[in-house]
Amino acid sequence: MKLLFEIVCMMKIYKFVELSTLAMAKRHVSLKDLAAELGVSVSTVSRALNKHPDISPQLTEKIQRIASERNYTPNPLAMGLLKAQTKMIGVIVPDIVTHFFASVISGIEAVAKEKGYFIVISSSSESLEKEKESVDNLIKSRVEGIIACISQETNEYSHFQKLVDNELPLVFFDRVCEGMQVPSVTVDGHKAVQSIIQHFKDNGCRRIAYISGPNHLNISKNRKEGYLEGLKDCGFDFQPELLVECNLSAEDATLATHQLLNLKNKPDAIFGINDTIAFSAMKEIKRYGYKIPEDIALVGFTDEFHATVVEPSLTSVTHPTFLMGKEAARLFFHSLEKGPAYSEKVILPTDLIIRSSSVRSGII
Amino acid sequence: MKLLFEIVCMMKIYKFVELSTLAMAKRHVSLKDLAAELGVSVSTVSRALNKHPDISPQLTEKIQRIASERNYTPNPLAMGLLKAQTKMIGVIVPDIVTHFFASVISGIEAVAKEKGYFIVISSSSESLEKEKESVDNLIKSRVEGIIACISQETNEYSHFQKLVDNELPLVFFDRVCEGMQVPSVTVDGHKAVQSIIQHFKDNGCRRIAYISGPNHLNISKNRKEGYLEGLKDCGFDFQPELLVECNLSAEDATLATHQLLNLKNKPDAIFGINDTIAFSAMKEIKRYGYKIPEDIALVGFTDEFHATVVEPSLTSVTHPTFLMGKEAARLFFHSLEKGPAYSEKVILPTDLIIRSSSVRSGII
DNA sequence: ATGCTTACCGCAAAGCTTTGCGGCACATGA
DNA sequence: TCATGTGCCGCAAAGCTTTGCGGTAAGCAT
Repeated sequence: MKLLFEIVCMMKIYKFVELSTLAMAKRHVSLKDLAAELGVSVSTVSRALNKHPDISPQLTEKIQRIASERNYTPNPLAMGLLKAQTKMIGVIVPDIVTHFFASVISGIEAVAKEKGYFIVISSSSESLEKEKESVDNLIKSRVEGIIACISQETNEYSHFQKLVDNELPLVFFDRVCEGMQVPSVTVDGHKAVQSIIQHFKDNGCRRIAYISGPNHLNISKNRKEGYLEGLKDCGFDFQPELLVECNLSAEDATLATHQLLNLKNKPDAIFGINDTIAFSAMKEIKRYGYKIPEDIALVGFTDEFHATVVEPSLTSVTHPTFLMGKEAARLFFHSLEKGPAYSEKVILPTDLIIRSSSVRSGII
Repeated sequence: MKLLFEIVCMMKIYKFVELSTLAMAKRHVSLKDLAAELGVSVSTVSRALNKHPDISPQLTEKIQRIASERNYTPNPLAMGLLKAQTKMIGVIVPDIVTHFFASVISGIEAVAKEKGYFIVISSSSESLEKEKESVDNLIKSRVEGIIACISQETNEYSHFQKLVDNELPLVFFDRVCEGMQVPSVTVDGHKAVQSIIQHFKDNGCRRIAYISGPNHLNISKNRKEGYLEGLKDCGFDFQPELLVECNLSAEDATLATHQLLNLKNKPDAIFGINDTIAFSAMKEIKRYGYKIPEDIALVGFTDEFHATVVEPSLTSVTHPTFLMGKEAARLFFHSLEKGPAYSEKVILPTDLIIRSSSVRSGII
């Protein structure tokens, strides 16, 4: 009996030491810690915190008070293991420093946060190889699904197909894998470009050039169709030399512009597939000593913040980036609920914001 | 005996059903799945995959082959629970769409990926309240520590102190909580601004204005000191009306510029605490009809990509953003290893990139 | 033929949470 | 007084991985 008493005493001392040192070093309190402190079982604490009717109101109140004092929060790892969900969404973007992608990410994050999810961002650096790595890493991290904008190199979709085969939700935005039956949110580039061509015509332009992106990308194809149809609508013939392709980098855009400006019969209007391209074109046109828009009118796409800062301010198509992110997230959660069959396609409207770079006074 | 045989048969059937349907619906294979398939125990599979010498080479080879065929990857939740580490770093930034922050995040991510960590980004939207929420959410998510740039509203540090008290690594970049003993990486704003003042003087400017940020921020104080000392170095008197404070928003910067341009004795040079401010100032100066740099020279800070696109191109101080992110991550991992006492301060050099907005031909 | 070494492998616990089921104790009715 | 009922609470398992320790078999030596 005496021995037992001593053992109990030692245990108390041990417990004390544990609380004063180990507990300090320990970052988070667990149900077990609370249970030990309160002298009840772990399950009772769990039930009390979840307001289970089996636990008496007084005890429930007491447990909740202590839990809040000790800043208890459930361990998401344990919950994840139990519920088989991590509350993580993987997001793959070509890069993160471009305003467009950063803004879409903001939109995704806003919706995700609302739902108690958080996002893990992975950048593909416009490389197919890195994109595949990203998918693998995200799967390893046990994200519940992926929202992606494919890299400009991506021309085969096996890595994304793997997701679909595993029944993991997958949503594309802006650049999509055509032919895959998954939800996506894009803009109506076709119509947008048609209106650009019309706008050029209204301003007296006749030789309208288009600096496009890689041909396999849906956005390139989409906008190219708009370009061709826009020309037809306006009664212009398509001139092959006025359609140049570039790889979406500033350097390549400079080269493409260079090529256009060196034509025997140079264009009097240039449309860039995005604002980054248009900015590069603007620099190059200036370097050649041509006036914008008098000699060459210029229009971009995406309406980055700085479109208003450049001189002349850049006419551009607004891309509802934040909304695009929110929509992508919405589709993601739908997909999570409704399962693999779900594949809604959302097409967002755009708007042509007319600024100085394309308006020729005295025309019309 | 016959009964026992039947039971075994049923178990086999059950097992078959489990493999064919449940296993299909299941996203990831576990050690248990592999063990069942191979007819060995879970621990043997685990040891084989970790190349433990206790397992025979033949069996090890076989297990590794099957594991790779089945695309087995360890469940990070289980590992996290076991090792008490989540491999997640929380990153808090005022916003994500600004090129500066996006670029720093890229730097952090590069180092984190190398170490097998991934980052969880949380935006404070320049709000103290949201910043506190972010800290709480990240702690709840069991990040192993936080890398942060404080919001412009942040003037008390209790939420960050909580991290330090819990011995969670904390690293600041750019905007820091002064007085806290934690690692940080900043730039030498003091010296940078001094060189700006000198540059203005060299170009014949005499009334140099400074649009500063909120006074409690270290970057504001730091650059203000450089401003005052730079003036002294150049033999200029400090004119209080030439120092205006703004809240780092484009709108407020416009107001601040407006205020400066309405002075009886207007400035002939303006320095903005960052490029966003400088861009706003540029627009406003143009709106007033003044020429840059002839009437008013202009210099920014951070050297965003678009500094070269605006007209005139903007003189600015390069901020080594990507490097800053990498350094912040490096400090983070040091802190993780060395414990709470570690508090290295890194100060990165800057460079004044001179462009058209501040160079007056014919001077000197 | 028996005892001992060696080479392999499995049990179980820990990390944390939820929840079905079983169980204890007290109270009430017969 | 005994039996039934009710209100509370704890045990244990599941989710997945690692690892110390114990155990079994084969092989070799005596």
